[in-house]
Amino acid sequence: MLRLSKLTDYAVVVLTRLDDAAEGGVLTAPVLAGATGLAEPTVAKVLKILAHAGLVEGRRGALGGYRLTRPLAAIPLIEVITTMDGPIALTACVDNSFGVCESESACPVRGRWDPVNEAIRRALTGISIADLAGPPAVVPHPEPAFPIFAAE
Amino acid sequence: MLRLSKLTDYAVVVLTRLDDAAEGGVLTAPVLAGATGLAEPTVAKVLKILAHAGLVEGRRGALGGYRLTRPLAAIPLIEVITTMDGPIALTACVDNSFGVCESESACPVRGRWDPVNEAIRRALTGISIADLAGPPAVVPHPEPAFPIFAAE
DNA sequence: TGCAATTAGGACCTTGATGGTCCGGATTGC
DNA sequence: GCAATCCGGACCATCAAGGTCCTAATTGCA
Repeated sequence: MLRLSKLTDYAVVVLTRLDDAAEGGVLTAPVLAGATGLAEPTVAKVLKILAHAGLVEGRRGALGGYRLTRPLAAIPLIEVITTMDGPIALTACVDNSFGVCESESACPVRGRWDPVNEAIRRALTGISIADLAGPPAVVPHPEPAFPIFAAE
Repeated sequence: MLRLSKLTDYAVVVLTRLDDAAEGGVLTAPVLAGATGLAEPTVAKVLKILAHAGLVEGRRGALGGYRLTRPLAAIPLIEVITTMDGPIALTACVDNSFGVCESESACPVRGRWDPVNEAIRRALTGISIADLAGPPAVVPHPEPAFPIFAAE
């Protein structure tokens, strides 16, 4: 379904909530869990991954917690996706990982997926988390959704 | 990993091979399996799905087989993806499927993924299967690949 | 100095979708 | 009538994602 993992979804939500913290303040995993409605262990897991990637900063001990290392506008969506989901690679036989595909010699699209991956990367690079959190404005039920692709 | 299913990959390979058939000719599933190096049942499965979507046409009986209903250049990649993988929807909480997300009221990105999905759809719409099968020529690392989505 | 709060880093299990195979039925040409 | 094919499912195994839990390590406070 060309879907990305739930963890990525959670990460975006958590990041936007983390933005609510006061200047220099931190938010704990339990607090974020309460604010997002997600289970605490899950939130903790997401935060750990994000911290490992340097997107958030954790501070241990009493009065500890997490905070953003950058403003949301400076975090491209693609960075969160690659952090949570791994690199963008639609198929297994890309990025020069040859030698694993048995049909290699007979495959007419060998290496041809790269432009596709690149197109998607490009599309995602221009979107920041701030864009997703965006103005909490309208968009409750946008008309006929998106008539882009009348998927049959 | 933002990956699409192997079936989709197979579908692209099969479609390109199907293009080898002579004018008006057909290719059987076993022949295609041999040509692609894939298992016959798997190829048959892919062909059935493609036929159901109208991308290929099956003819039963002796001397039967499959053939393309359109030239490869007229088949956008996104159509194959949606056929094999289902609609492009990065997260579960899109396309007006409200009511299923427990965190709905607390979710700050509600409905905000739509632009992302659209960006990807747009990037994929400009690529045809013929582009993937493409001139078996060079293109180890094509320049700016596809300027479809000048990501802002 | 001890205790409570909190992150850090894994291990572990469950579940669901994906990938793949197989079978019976329908259709067509010889 | 027979053989070759597609058609439409059902079926099972595998594997990664999701989610939970446990044990350190760190920090502030009484």
